[in-house]
Amino acid sequence: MHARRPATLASLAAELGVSRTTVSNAYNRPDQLSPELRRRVLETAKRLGYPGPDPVARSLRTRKAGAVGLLLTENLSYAFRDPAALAFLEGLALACESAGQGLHLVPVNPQREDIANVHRAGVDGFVVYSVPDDDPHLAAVLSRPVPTVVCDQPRVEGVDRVGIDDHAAITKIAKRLISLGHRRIGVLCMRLGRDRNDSFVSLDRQRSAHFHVQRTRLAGLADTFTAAGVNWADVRVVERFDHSQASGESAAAQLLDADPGVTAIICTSDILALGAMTEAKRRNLRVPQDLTITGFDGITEARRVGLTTVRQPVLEKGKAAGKLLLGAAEANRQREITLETELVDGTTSAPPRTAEERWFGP
Amino acid sequence: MHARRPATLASLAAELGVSRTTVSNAYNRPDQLSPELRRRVLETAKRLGYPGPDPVARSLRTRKAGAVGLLLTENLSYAFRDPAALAFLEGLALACESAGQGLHLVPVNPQREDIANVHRAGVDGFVVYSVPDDDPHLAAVLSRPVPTVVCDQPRVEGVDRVGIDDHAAITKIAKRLISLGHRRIGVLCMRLGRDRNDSFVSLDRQRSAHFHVQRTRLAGLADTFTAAGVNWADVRVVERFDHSQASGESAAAQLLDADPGVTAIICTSDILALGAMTEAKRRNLRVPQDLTITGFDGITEARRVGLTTVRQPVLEKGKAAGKLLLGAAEANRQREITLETELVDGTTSAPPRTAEERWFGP
DNA sequence: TATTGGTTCTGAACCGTTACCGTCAGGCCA
DNA sequence: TGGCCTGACGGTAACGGTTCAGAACCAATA
Repeated sequence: MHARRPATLASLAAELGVSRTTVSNAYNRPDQLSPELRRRVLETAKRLGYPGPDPVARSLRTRKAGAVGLLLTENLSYAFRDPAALAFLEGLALACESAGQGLHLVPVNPQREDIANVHRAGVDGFVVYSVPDDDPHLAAVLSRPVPTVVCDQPRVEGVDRVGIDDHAAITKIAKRLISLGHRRIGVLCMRLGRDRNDSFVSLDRQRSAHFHVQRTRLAGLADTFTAAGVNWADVRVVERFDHSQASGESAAAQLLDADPGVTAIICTSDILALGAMTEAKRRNLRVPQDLTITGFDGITEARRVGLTTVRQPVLEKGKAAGKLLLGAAEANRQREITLETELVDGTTSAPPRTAEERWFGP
Repeated sequence: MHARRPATLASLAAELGVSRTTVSNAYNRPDQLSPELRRRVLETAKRLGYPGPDPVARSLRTRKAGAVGLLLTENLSYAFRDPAALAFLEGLALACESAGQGLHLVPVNPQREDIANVHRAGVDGFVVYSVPDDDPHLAAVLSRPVPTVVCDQPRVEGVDRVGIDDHAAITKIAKRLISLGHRRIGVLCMRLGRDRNDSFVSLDRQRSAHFHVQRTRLAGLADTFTAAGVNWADVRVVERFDHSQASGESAAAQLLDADPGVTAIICTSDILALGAMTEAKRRNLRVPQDLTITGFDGITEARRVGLTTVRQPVLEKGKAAGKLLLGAAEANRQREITLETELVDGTTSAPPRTAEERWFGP
């Protein structure tokens, strides 16, 4: 029944007539006492039901918790739905596992600003994954006196960082579409701030977005298309708070309703792109003949449908974050890791139809 | 830089000329001191870089860690690959989240019997998910003086439990196949013990399997088919250590090589069944006309391909486990939760072809 | 005036362990 | 015989908080 804690290291020591130190050593440093005594200690422990040194007390004394905290501002369960987040989690878990460290998922209620849970987590360090840069939980983590690694976040002074070059990555997509001939495009992006705005995005909101990744990708698109002679102010960008295929569908619908003339929809995630493809099919728009659609991430599902996208090594990101954090003691280590991305040419991108083709068929 | 811990509650108190109690109250019981003093405390804390009460020390004193431990004997990352395990994890995470509890994934190296990590986890309770009944980690968890909930495990005296009736569930499949007319069947199952046996399974090994779920499902099949006049000793059961579609493929191949005459392959998981379907296709066996294939779990992918299977509420299992654990203080609570399962008739099951049809076509 | 009650703060005990250093006995060597 | 070393164990002091029973003070009530 494990009712109440019956024995402590001290009571065990008293029972045996030895010091607490000796009992402690029996568990932690077998070489520090005679095998015979150790045997007696362990045997008595079993008899009294002593479960071994209390992990919390040990942590207090040794100043090691044996666990890494993970902060995701989304509902914890979000991480289990989104393939990219999942792969990141897996990579991080692998790194923790091989270092014998636990992985402590910090519970966060995105509505209430529940900073307390960050302060309550007994961990040796934090990994922060893709939270808005003005998130109070992030601030709470940074205020804790433990090493931290941020991922898909803006740089923070003195904090290790893992990520990709989002600007360069999305530029690969943009350049490809430009070279195919696309000039009239639309964009679907994930949420840009903690407030919900399921609609078009003003230039101002684009620039002041609090999600680093989204802000940077939009900036990359703006820069590249502007350089190609497109007036970015005319490009419609549709935002969705929830990250799901359904969001991609409705966002694509909103975009196509507003401007049926777009020849390409660029999405800042594969999930959104998959939704957009569903919406295209509903409208009898053939992809890529009638409409080009691109994604971002390179998730398995995207590969299956042949989505044109940018693949990023999400699992490696998780691994890298873990290694960076757990190797924090190493001197002169690299403080920032930027992973490579790769353009994946799929079957969802093609040159736009000419005006003639639009009317008379290909 | 968060270099070294500069301040403690005591040093803050000294700086302010108040007692430690007062500083503690400033954080935990704002009503216990004047607003003015509280403001001074918090301000001084900020000035000295005091990050608030140390979570580990607090845990030691309050005997609450604010986290739930999760033990999966598989590699931690396994949980992120297997859809069923994932859904369970999500459900558990949801329950933790709504209770404001962290979720601490205990790192376990399945090779080395690394019990230490179980003892090191500072948690208020454990959830144990689908580990072999002779697993030393399970024993280690049970030796800890904290509440525990086991899931998909055999009953343990005094320990809460969540699960389904595996025997009844697989019997639904068995009866369906029997009523369709299948008598010559084969079975694909997941690993039955900690040792690797990627081959046929003896009756003895079936009965002494250490994974409760697999053992029970096999027993259910044996009972039901025996009652239908099938000599169970003649039924080939193929085991695979790794749980993957590739395993399902190779296991199905092994089975079909040994007995090309089977009319149905019953799998104890959807993943294995999906692999079996791939192998069937490779052999130009039409499903279900030439071969019936069934799964177990009811994962999304199974629904997509129309697999005949038994759906179990995996996410709810996770939620239930969390609630049971976190509501442990409630008196007279239910100590065991058994969730319902449902037979899903898909398009992968049909009556067996007659001998005549086998030779002359349908 | 004495009592009551409420607010604000303090003192001391306690949570269970490990780090650090000291002690002591016995053996070895010169 | 004396000095030194080694193995085995003990004592003390943290580690950084929370809690509970009161003390001190002041205003209000009987």
